[in-house]
Amino acid sequence: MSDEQVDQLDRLVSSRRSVARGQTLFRTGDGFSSLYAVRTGFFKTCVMAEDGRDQVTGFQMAGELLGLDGISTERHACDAVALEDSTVCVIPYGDLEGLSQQMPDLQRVFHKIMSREIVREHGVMLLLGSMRAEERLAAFLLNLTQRLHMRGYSRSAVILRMSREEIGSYLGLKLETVSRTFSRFQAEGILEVKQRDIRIIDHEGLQRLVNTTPC
Amino acid sequence: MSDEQVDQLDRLVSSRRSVARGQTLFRTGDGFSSLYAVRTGFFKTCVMAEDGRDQVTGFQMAGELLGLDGISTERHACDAVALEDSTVCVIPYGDLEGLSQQMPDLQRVFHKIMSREIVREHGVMLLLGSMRAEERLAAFLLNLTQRLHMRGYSRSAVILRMSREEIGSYLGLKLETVSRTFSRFQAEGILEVKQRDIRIIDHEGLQRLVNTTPC
DNA sequence: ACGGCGCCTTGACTTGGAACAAAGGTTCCC
DNA sequence: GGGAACCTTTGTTCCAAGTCAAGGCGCCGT
Repeated sequence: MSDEQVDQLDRLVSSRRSVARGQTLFRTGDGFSSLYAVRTGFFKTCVMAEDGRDQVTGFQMAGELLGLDGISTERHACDAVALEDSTVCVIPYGDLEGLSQQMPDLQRVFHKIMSREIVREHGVMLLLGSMRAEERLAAFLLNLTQRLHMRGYSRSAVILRMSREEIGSYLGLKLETVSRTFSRFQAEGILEVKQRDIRIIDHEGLQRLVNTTPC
Repeated sequence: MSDEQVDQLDRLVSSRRSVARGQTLFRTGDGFSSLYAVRTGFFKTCVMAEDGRDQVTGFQMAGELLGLDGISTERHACDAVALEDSTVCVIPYGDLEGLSQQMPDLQRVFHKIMSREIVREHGVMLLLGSMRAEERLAAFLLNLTQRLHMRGYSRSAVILRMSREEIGSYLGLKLETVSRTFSRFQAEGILEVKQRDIRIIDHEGLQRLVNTTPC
């Protein structure tokens, strides 16, 4: 890669924006102009039905991309909300398009990221469509800790950034069910749960919950 | 657009392949080399958990694209199965990448298609995560008839290409629940159901089922 | 230190959809 | 044209998760 190209990539992501806890980075219906890469902090994305029910569609942490939903209609199709004070890199989409015309590798990387998001959502559909409450929560915890581990955090200790209700919405469960399932896992010696502070005692046991088919 | 460009696009999609009912176009784990545009027929895509449970992630009809899941890891991440004798255009992915380097409009269209798939999946997550059986089936029928209508078919008569079990898998329900819900809709005068032959009597009523929040 | 407000936990009860079962209908192949 | 395999409908029973309700914990600002 030439120096000039490195420069161009640098400029592509040079702009920053910070979003306070509870604030939205974008909302459904907002005009789309940029993608956002999470630098620090934690987000959720959610879609809303006409009647007001909403569904959390994902949680994003450092290094993950937000806004891909907006490309299709040039308006955002979900809300992105910061779950803690966060900062993002702003990636002007027009610039990205232009630059990936000149840089095949950039284009390829970008396509892979979009494809990975599609595959991730397949996984969520599998979870929502055919798993029981325990399996859903186990799969959620394993996914979360795996992603945190890749970023250098412990594989066994997590501090949840989201409420029981948000976890429930993501997993298609009510908050009481999430809470009860945490308690059951604790009683079974799989987890230690103190509010949002989770310690995984039996990683293997969680894995088994996801892989076996008790129903 | 120049004549030469039109030629290049023609060549991009010139190759065909036919897939008999029940056969797979690709399977999970197959090496990825092409996307496929459905020309005639009808497909389902499904993902499988380690334990064998599977989840239908979508139904694809003429004009829709298959294979986007494969870009991310260069292996397909789901199975694509023909629900009736079908033909597809083969779109070699390398060619598509190369051509979209030269044709910004092609690149833009392709990105929009991927983004639309992401948004579609958000909708399915909403359905699976927070709707009741009746609402899921109503939403499914409305979506299906709307897509068929765009292709010139009747808005009120559908012949389902998929079994009750496949509908159930897609909607996160058991086949018996799908069948019962069809029967209930018929009893309420919303549909006329004769096996896979569906006639929508009260389109408005279906809409109301999806939009209101009875729970 | 104290009171209030969100969030979380737990209990008792209800219910929608799953499981199981059995009897028609279709389709397709021999 | 007959029969087998598969799909669909319908009945009954049961259970996982939802609903409703009552406290408990912890954090915040005063």
